[in-house]
Amino acid sequence: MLKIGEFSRIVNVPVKTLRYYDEIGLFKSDYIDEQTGYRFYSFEQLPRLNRLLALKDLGMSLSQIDQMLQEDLSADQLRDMLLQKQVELEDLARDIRERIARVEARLSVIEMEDKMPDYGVVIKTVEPVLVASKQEAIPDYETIGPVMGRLYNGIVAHIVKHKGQFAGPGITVWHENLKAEATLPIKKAIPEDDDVKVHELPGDQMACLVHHGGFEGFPQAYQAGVQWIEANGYEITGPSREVYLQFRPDGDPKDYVTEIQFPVAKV
Amino acid sequence: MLKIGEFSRIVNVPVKTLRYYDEIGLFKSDYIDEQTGYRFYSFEQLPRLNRLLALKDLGMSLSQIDQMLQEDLSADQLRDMLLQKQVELEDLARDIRERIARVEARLSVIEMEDKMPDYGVVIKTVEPVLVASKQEAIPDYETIGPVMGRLYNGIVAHIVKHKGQFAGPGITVWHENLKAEATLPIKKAIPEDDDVKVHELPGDQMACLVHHGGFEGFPQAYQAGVQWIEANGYEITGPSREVYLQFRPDGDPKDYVTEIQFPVAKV
DNA sequence: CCTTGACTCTCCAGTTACTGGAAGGTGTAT
DNA sequence: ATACACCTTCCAGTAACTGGAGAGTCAAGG
Repeated sequence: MLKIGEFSRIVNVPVKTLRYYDEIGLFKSDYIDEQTGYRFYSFEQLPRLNRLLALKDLGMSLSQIDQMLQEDLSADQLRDMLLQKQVELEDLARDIRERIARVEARLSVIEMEDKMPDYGVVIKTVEPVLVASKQEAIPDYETIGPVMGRLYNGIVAHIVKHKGQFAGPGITVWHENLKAEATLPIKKAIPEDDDVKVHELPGDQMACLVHHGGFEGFPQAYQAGVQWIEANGYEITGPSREVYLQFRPDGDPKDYVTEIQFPVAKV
Repeated sequence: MLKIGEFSRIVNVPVKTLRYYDEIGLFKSDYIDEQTGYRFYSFEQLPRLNRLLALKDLGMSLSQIDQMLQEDLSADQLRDMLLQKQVELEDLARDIRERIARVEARLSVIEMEDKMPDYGVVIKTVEPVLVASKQEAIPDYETIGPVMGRLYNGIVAHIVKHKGQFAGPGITVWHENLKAEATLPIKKAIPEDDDVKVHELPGDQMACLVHHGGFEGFPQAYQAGVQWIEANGYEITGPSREVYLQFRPDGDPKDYVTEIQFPVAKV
């Protein structure tokens, strides 16, 4: 019979931890003196504790270990738990490799610019949205403004006509060949017509950045986005979007806020 | 100005988390209505939050992020933090690879034996110990018992003679060619003589297993240890040790408890 | 104008696997 | 007798949230 401190030294586990394992019932002391409350451990307990430590070493949680130390656990169940852990660990390893790559990307930017890089780009998962939309090809850059105005006015008129409810700021989806799809989120589906269609913009993993100011700054913003995506090992997998978080046709362009979103996937 | 829920949707961060960041001062709301206590956020805050999320994505802790978002941080400091993170992540990645290897070793044992393997082997770091020791070559297996008896009696006599204090159970170190070094931990150094030497057993990383019962079971125990070490990608780097946790010459061998330790390193 | 439902607030508890500390009892050597 | 190491319980804190209770706020619909 060993006092907790002696046992602790043999197994190389802190006294506090042994008391904690006792408390949660994972590894009870063999015997407790009723007078003093002293815990006593026996050599017979060593194998169980060693198994416990080995499993902990694999990264198992204490509750999993508790299950795995159950006497009546079949080899199959045990194998399943280990296989699951293996998958988990492999996911984690991949995750960390990606993180290292991102840190490296950031470091290389610092090396080049010798200043805080613009951390404006984030990956996030965008939820699907139901929208009313209208699209049109843009002949050239100068005409973007008026065309978009027309498109959005058309959609607004359509939604009002059908008593639809607006559900958020406008989103433009840029399809191939400068074909712009202007969309407005709505709460419930409304009838379509020849021009205005109702559908769901798919949710996706998006690289997002926020642009403050007028549309003349968009090319740089797009360029920054594309560079970030490349530098961080992603690729663009579909049409990009612009979300007009802050916009009024009669407002000061300096106050405009637009989120630019690129659907991406890991290369 | 956006209410917390709207802002939450734009940035894809839970409301609860925004409130938490506000509370810890990492990311404050732009303005709080004094009547209602409602938090309001502005678009100007988006870049800061995006930077924050990007750093979090790299695996930075919130307090590190807090430092890194400080305006007056130089590019050098920033680079140092990223480099440090890189090292950390690489350590972590290595750690996980090793863990995966251990899980695989365990799985292969299960495949073969179709049962819970004997998890008796643990890696632990053994502290250095000051010992009084005496050594002798063992001519053959049969003579181990008597020789060891003589050695330990000699050391005990020496320690008693010099009023030394015992500090733990006996440890035998097995050097090359069956040369046995019997040692007894002592609290303070005592004089040496021609036979009995005083020195420190070095601390090391050890693969340890516990054997219950008499010495006749030792060969199997050693074999199990060696197999485990090989299967788990370690190699033996020095003389193995036996720690006689429970032993009395007049006791029942069934009650003996011995820890067998192999100094090891990752291959 | 009232109700409903969506939203917001604060405060508290719980998560994991411990770690540290305070206050008080026990055991042994001098 | 006293010092000292050791043991006990209980409480608090860690990181980064998450969940829930109870109460107040706001806008739309009837």
